[in-house]
This record gives sequence, structure tokens and C-alpha cells, in this order.
Amino acid sequence: MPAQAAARQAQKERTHEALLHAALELSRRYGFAQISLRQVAGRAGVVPTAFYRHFDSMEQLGLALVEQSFATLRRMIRDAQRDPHVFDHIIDASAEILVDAVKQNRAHFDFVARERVGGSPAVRRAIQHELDLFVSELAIVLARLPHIETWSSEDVQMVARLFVRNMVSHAEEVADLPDGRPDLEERIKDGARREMRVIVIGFRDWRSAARRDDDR
Amino acid sequence: MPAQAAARQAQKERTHEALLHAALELSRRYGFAQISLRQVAGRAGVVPTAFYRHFDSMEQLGLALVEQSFATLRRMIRDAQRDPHVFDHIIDASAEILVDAVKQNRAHFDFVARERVGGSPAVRRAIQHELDLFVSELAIVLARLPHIETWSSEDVQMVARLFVRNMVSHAEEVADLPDGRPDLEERIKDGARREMRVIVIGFRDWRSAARRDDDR
DNA sequence: GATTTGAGTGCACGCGTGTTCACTGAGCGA
DNA sequence: TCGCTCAGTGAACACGCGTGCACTCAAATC
Repeated sequence: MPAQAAARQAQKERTHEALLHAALELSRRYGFAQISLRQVAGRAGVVPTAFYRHFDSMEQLGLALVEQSFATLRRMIRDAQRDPHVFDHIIDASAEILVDAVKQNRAHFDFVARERVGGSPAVRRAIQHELDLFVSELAIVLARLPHIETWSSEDVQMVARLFVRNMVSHAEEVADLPDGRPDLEERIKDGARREMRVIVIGFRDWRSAARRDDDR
Repeated sequence: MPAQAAARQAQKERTHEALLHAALELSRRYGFAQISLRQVAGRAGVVPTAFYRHFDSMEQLGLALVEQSFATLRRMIRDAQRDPHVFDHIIDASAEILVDAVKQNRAHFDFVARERVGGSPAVRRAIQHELDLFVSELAIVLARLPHIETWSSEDVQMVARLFVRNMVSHAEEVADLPDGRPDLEERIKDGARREMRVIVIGFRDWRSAARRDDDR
């Protein structure tokens, strides 16, 4: 065993984490479906067969990465909701949160964005399911907002869907960004802000137009 | 040689097409980056080494598929522009065109949607470039529309970007659809229609709100 | 009709892969 | 201190891969 002064369980956990981290890094470069068990084990500093002490297969590792990624995402949203600023300026705050969060957890976002349509069917399905869940969760948050609380749940769901789609799309952009170009980051943040504004305004006015149709 | 009554060039072309078609079909199931030269050759009814008579590598085949896919897409848009109905009801027509086109060229759309963020860097870059081109082309078409012709080119570009993003997103949905479920197709068509309406209305009103800001 | 061309063949190679199995030796409970 | 547990080892395997090379033999050219 490489390490010297460590409890048994702690060492196992460390290797477990090293495997996940290695897979995440390699996925960023080549895409999850392209990387091999041996590459992951090698980068984690462990012999290929040791991999099986932690995961049954690469597929299981992939699903673990999905879980880890969405845990990050959820923690982020939960923190954001505690900030009262968010309620007053939902759009500006969302754009800020989005870009910052993606920057800080670039690897996880990149993984989700890529493997959402990637080559591993199991991982793809898991991400799609998590995203659907996330849309519903966001809809619940939105429904509590002033003005929106009177909307039908179907309408709120649709706005949430547009928001999440936008989030995924911009997350892709940020993830593709080279490091140390704050100007480009600001540009994306600005684009996200404007597009969210368009969605909110468009939705409000489309709704009132539809209501007028109902009246006549 | 398998075929009997064919000129030499015609037979070569047929094999060439068979390779492209085989790659497209296999990509649909496994993703382009996962499939091997041998699989493609095998499905095209040809020995692996014969592959090299047509493409230098799988990467070159991938780029050829990108070209083919966008040629399909462009032909479609060009045809649509000839239909006067499109100018009057741009949104309804777009939704209709989108769903029909994806249904009829599901393989190509699926390829683009998937490999846009797929495992082959060269293919990914090529698709991203074509998509950027497509946004600009759509912006030119939109700019000629009534009401829109007064907008700044930057604003038109942004609407085009939102439209294309929506198109890609819905193309993904349609491509994932099981066959023979016209109800689901109609649902997606409806969603696309409503979302495009939201974008157009939201943009118009956001623009006039901004103009009011300039005035004061 | 003889000669050239070139699409498709068949074999061989070295390599990286996932998985098997018997093993080692440090950590930990008795 | 003894003995069990089990994370990590290392050799071996069968397999599919991309690619090189010498080949065949019908179509095209002369």
C-alpha cells in the first residue's frame, strides 16, 4: 500500500476518490466513453485489477460521477436560495451563479454537458433523469416567486425547462472556455443574463396575450 | 467485386456511400467515437483494408458525415424559404419544418446533435463551426423579415442564436423519440412553437423596454 | 487483344483492452 | 501476540483493434 500512516478505511476512501477524480480528468480530455479502466486505474496510481475493489465496472463509476456532479449542482442551488439578493434580482443572480459555479466545478459541469448525449447509454439516461428532476425542482422554486405564483404549474414547468436548457447550453460554453480569459466569461454571463430576461419577459407577455384571447 | 453490371466509378461510389451509411447507422446506436473502422467496413460489406480506398481514417469519414448532414439541413432551409407561407407564419412554419425535417433525416440530425459534444475533437470542431455559420445564415434570413428589419444586426444575431439552440435541443428530443408515436411528436412540435413565440415576443418587448431606457 | 489501373482481398503483426486468478502484506479485532 | 480481513499486486488469457503488404482480377485504356 502506498500510504503509511492511515486507517484502512481512510486509505480505501482515498483511492476511491482518486479513481473518480482520474476518470473525471480523463473524461474532460477524451470523453467518458473513450477512456479505459486501465487508464483510470493507472492515473489513480493503482493496478487495473484494484479497480474492481471499488466499482463493478466503468459504467458504475460513470453513474457515481453523475451522482457526484448533481450533488454539487444541488448544493449550489441550495446555497443560492439562502441569499436574499437572489429573490430580488433572480436573473442577474442566476447568471452570476451559473458562471461562477461552472468555473468552480468546471469538471463536473463539463462531464454532465458532454455525457448528457455521450456514448454511454446508462450514464446518458441517468443524466437525463437528473435533469428532468432538476427542472421540476427549479419549477418549485420559481413558483414561490412574486408574480409567478399565480401562473399555472404547466407554464412554470415550461419556464423552468427553458431556464435549464439555457443553463446547460451556457455551461457548455463556459466549460469550453480557455482559462484566464475573464473578458469572455463576462461576455457569456452577459448573454445568459439577456437571454433569461428575454425568456421571462416573453413569457409574461405571451401569457397576457393568451389571456386576452380567452376573454374575447 | 460484389456487383456485376456496373461501371467502375459507379461501384466505387456505391461502396463509398455504403461506408457513410454504415457509419451513420452505427453512430446512432453507439456514438461515432465508439465505432471501429472494422465495424463500419463489415456493415458496408467490405473487408477492413478496403476502407482506405475511400477514407484516410475514421476521422475523415466523420468530417464527411458532418458535411453531408449540413448539406441536408441547408437544402431544407432553402426549400422552406421558397414557401410564401413561411414568411407569414414564421413560427408555426419553423416548428413544422423542424419536426418534419428531423423525422425525415433523423440519422443526420441525431449525428449532429450527438457529435456536437461527442468524443471526436475534429468532428466536434467541424460541427461547432457549421452551427456558427448556420446562426449567421439564419440571421440574414430573419433580418429580411418585416418588423425585424429595423433591429440591430447584433440583436438579430442573438435571436438567431436562441433559435438555433432551440432547434438543436428539439432535434435531440425528436431524435430520441421512438417510432410511431405521433402524439409525442405533436407535443414536441407544440413545445417548440410556444418556446419560439416566447423568444420572439420576449425579444420585441425587451427591445422596446431598452429603447425607453435610452430615452430617459 | 495486350497492358495498365485500382477497388477489393486475405494474412499477419503488435498493441491495448477487460477480466481471471493466486498472491502479498499491512491494519485491526480477539 | 496471533490470525483473519481485504486493498492492492502481477502474470496470464483471449479478443478486437488499426495498419502494412503482397495479392487478384475485372474494367478501362491503348
